[in-house]
Amino acid sequence: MKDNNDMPGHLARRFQQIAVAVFLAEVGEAGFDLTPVQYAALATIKANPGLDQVTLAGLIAYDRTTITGVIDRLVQKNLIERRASPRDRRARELEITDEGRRTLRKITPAVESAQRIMLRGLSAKEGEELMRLLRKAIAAGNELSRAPLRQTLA
Amino acid sequence: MKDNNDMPGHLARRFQQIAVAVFLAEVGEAGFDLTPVQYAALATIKANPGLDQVTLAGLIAYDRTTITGVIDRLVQKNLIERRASPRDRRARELEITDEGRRTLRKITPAVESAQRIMLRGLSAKEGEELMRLLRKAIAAGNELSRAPLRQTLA
DNA sequence: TACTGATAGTCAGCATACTGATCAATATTG
DNA sequence: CAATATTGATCAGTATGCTGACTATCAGTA
Repeated sequence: MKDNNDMPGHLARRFQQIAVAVFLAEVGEAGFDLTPVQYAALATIKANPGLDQVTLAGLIAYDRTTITGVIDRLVQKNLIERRASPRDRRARELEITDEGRRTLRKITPAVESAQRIMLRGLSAKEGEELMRLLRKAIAAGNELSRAPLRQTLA
Repeated sequence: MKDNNDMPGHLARRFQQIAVAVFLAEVGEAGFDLTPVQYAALATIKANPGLDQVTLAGLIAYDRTTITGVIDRLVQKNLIERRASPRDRRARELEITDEGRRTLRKITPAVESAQRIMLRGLSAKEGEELMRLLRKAIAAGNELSRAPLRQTLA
């Protein structure tokens, strides 16, 4: 019988599971309470001030229904602001707050440390190769999930 | 700034996201309603008749609290049976049913097809290399998640 | 301009995953 | 053997992630 270890899907799930655990551990140790998902959203909002939720979702490949809750929690933590767009009354503009900026700055070392730890079994060259192969597989499968990556910025 | 595409954690999440979508699509097209998680549990129960939930969790690296719900749903679908262990009244023995066996047999082509599709951007050699690197990274990080792999069979 | 279609956001519902707690039962040890 | 520690399972609570439905709004067109 085919072993779990021969199933890319199973390996994907396991690697992601470890990645999340490492992220939460490092960030938690640094004194912050941010999930990987919240971090990616926060960093993307900072890099694209005033973007709306659909655009944000496309930039990080989240489902638009998932974004709602993530944004809720970031607002609750006072890291971002959500306000109605003057140009489109359906849309909400997202803006990072000063506290969000501060948090992002202070959390960065922990985030980078986490990325290193989750690759700690690999040499630098292997780590690079793993990321290259993941990027390539992801690019080919982008349209297969409900939440594909969309590089378009309005 | 560091791009998302340079973060192994983000790539892990994205690849897993696509892997799940592909699995559900293939299995659904084949006329079945099984998640990747349920499939792995079912296949492992078939391969290890009478195992208890903690052992099952260890074999597929699930959290023990997650297993409870997964088992519930497999029982509900009549694919497995859960009964008290005669040797340890705390434990539940898990056994695949005839319908579970039938389902597993008929679903296998779709599952294998899904594994191919999620690697479709890679050559055969690259696919092998990706799996090797994932296995290696996972092995080094096994103890970092709350639900590590445990090969022990009682 | 009225109609049609598309889009932004939200919601209910379901299925992983985790934290931390609890209960029952088993193991260990003084 | 009695006290203690450990273990198997479950539960409540929280956070992704998805499906499918819905509202409000906008855009394009007849």
